[in-house]
Amino acid sequence: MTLTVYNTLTRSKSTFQTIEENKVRMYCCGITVYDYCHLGHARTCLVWDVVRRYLQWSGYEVNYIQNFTDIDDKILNRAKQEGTSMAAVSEKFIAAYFEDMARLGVGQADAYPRATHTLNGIKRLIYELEQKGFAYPADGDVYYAVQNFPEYGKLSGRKLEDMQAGASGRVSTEDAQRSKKQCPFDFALWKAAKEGEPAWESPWGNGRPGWHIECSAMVREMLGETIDIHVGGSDLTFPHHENEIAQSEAVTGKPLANYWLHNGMIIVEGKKMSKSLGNFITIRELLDKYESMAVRLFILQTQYRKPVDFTEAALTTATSSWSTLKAGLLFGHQYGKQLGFADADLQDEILVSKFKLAVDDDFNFAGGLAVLFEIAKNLSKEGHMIIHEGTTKTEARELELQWRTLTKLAEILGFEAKPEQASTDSSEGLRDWEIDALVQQRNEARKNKNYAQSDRLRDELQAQGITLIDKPGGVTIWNRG
RNA sequence: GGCGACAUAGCCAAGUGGUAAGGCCGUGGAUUGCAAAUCCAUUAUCCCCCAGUUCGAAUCUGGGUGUCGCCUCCA
Repeated sequence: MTLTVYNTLTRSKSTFQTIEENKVRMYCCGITVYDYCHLGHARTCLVWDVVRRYLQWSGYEVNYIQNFTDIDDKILNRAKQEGTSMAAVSEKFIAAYFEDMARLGVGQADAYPRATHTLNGIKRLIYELEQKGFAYPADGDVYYAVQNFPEYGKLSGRKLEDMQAGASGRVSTEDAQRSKKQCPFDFALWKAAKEGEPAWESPWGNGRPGWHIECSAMVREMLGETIDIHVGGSDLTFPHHENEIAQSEAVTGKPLANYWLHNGMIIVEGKKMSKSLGNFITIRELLDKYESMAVRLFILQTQYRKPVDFTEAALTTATSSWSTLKAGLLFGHQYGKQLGFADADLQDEILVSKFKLAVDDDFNFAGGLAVLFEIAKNLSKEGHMIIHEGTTKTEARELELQWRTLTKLAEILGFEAKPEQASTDSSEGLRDWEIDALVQQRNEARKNKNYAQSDRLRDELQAQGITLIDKPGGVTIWNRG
């Protein structure tokens, strides 16, 4: 079975083939660092990180680059508001980004280029575009002439004529006259600096780069002229990625990326989660309320291209689902020792191929998760058998096989259950003999039909995380947590 | 107005020609003093609507309805 991916450029699925054998050059459009990241950013970062992990597990060596756009009007505005510099705002939110991603369990990219570190590459690109007749200066600004790039619109599937027709009413003739642009869809490659704004020297005067050019420059610098996969949120398809293509391909004459992949948006009450609508929840707020792994499950449960509705109920549900998965993942930590688990390389090939079959189809993580749940449910059941009956139904070797497979597959998707949660260590709270004594007291009370007393004892123990299980024959066993 | 996507049980969701994965709830039974936990069983004759292609369609084609995204900053 081979990996198939949906390419925005061709609007179809095709077999994934790399430029260099077994090597993947992958670029993810990161964030503009002017505020804390919200759940929408989380989805993008998380999904593409998992895609990267999956590619690695599939045997590819992945060079994964994600940028920070740290020159931008919004950062500048924020700096003005807060009375600091653009650099200070960027640093603050880059640091926050790394904190949030660490909490989410998103792995680090291989490099995080920044616009401010890529000025030479940016200026070189603009210069080459100018030389080739794709860019023109106007009053200290430099614009890209979209009409000179015949393929403009190929990624987002639109034509300049259609856009002009459709945009009537949006692009007023008055604005067009005031603009320095030759065509309303031309976009800035370089913007002349205004008084008091950060600026860099250039052949066109002091100024700063426009929004799209930094990605073209960074991809070229870090990964080369043509890369394998370029990813980002679907809202970046137009104009950002379209413009990147125009900038890069006009200069190199080669495809910028062979595969363009876009993830769907997070929706809140029917509308896209976004800064401008103010309907966002930041990652840090979210993680104060829900487990990181539950958030991960919430996101990976849906195919990456589809929109996902954010509701509190959905996160609560995801938390319950995670408990099930967690129970399976903890199985080996809890019972592996007594069952004599030892062979770390054990793996159930049938389950692995089932997982691979699902996920190889355009990263169908939801399909893959079904395999994980199948295993987790069974292990969880076996765990209950150990607690209730003191024995398992399935032989230890088979359980180890299942558990190791589950752990491995979960790891690809970034799911991990911390063994501490399985701790039976009683360094705090009641000691075993104390519990036994209380359980005995309760059973005395039950024998005397003093149920108020017995229920009180049961509640007290429950409050300490100790669950009592009354078995037939008047035997009571207990377990922690 | 232009471009694109989606529509599957109570909710979430996979499934692209061969007769509906998985998750979360719910329900019935066992067990219990009652619970909890656990165990067993169970939950879409049907995939937005209509027409067509086919031996056969949730899956393909045409039409309709609805929802969303992009066209302005946006992950």
